[in-house]
Amino acid sequence: MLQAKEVTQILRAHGFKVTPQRLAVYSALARTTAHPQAETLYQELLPYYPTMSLATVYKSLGILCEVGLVQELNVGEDAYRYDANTAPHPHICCRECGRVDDVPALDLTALGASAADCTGYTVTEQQVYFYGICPACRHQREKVH
Amino acid sequence: MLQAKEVTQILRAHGFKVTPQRLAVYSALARTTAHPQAETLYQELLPYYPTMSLATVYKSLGILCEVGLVQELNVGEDAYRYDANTAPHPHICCRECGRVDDVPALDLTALGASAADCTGYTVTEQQVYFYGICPACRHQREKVH
DNA sequence: CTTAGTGCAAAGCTTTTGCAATCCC
DNA sequence: GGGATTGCAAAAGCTTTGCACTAAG
Repeated sequence: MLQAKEVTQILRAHGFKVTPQRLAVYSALARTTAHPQAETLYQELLPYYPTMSLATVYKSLGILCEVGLVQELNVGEDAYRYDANTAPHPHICCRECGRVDDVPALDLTALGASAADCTGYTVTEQQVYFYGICPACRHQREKVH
Repeated sequence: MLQAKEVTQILRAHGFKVTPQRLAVYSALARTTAHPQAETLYQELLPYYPTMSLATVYKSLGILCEVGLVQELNVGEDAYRYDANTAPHPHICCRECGRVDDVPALDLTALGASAADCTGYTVTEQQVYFYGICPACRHQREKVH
C-alpha cells in the first residue's frame, strides 16, 4: 500500500495528471483486501465524493492498471475485480458466497518457465485462480445438518 | 473428444433432452483447440444450422458445462471462451493476437493442496492462465526490426 | 492558459430472459 | 401428448464513449 505522494509520482512519471478521484480510487482499493468490483468502490466513495461518477471510477482503474499500481482480476463473474496488490499471487474464490481472498506465497515462477517450454510462448504474466468453499460457508453448512 | 453416442448418454443421464443443436455445439467445440467464444461457434454453425440462434448456443454451452462435457474459460476478455477438454490444464493467451492455447501436462494438484492449507478453503477447482507473446507474433516482431 | 480529466447520458457488448411455436421422448 | 427446448426479440448488466464543463500543471 503506497502513500499518496508515491502514487502522485508514479502517475506523473507516466504523463497522467493527479486528481482527487484517482487518489481516492487507489486509496480505497489499497485499504481493503476484498478485491472489490468497480461498482462497489463507487458506492464506497460516493459519500465522500458526491459528484464522482461510475465512469470516472472505471477510467481511474484503467489508468491505475496501466501504470502498474493496480491489477484487474476476473474470477469468471459478470464483472471485473481489482487488487492494489500487484505482486503476482493466486486468488481463491468461494463458490457459495463469492468472496475472493489472496493466496499468499506460492512460488509460481517454475510453472511459468515450464509453460514457456511447452508452448514456445514468451511468458510475461500469470493468473492463478482456485475455487471452492470458504471456511465460513463450510461451517454454515455443517450447522444446518 | 467424445462421440455423439456418449454425449447423448451423458445428457440423458442428467435429465436433459438430446437435440441436434446441443450435439452440434459440442461437436464444433470438440473439433477445435482454439477455445472459441459463443459468437464464433455460432458463426461456424450457422451455415449448417441456418435456424440456430445465438441464445441457443449460450443455453447449450451452459448445459454442456453443467454436465461436465465442457469448461468455461475467462482469460480477462469481454467474452467467455469454451473448451471441450475438461481435464484441468493451464491456458496461455497471446497479448498480441489474442489466441489461447492449451498448456499440456503441468501438475497442479500440489498447488491446490497448498492453497487449501494457506487459506482454509476446501478447494474444488482451479484455473491457471499465462499471458505473453506467441511464437508467431514474436517472429513477426523480429521481422519488422 | 492549455490540455487532460470529470461527470452525465447514451451507446455498445455480451449474456440472459420471456414466450409462442416446435421437437424430443 | 406432455414437457422441455428452440428461436426470436427484448431486457439486463457491465463497461465504454462523446461531449460540454472543470480543474491540473
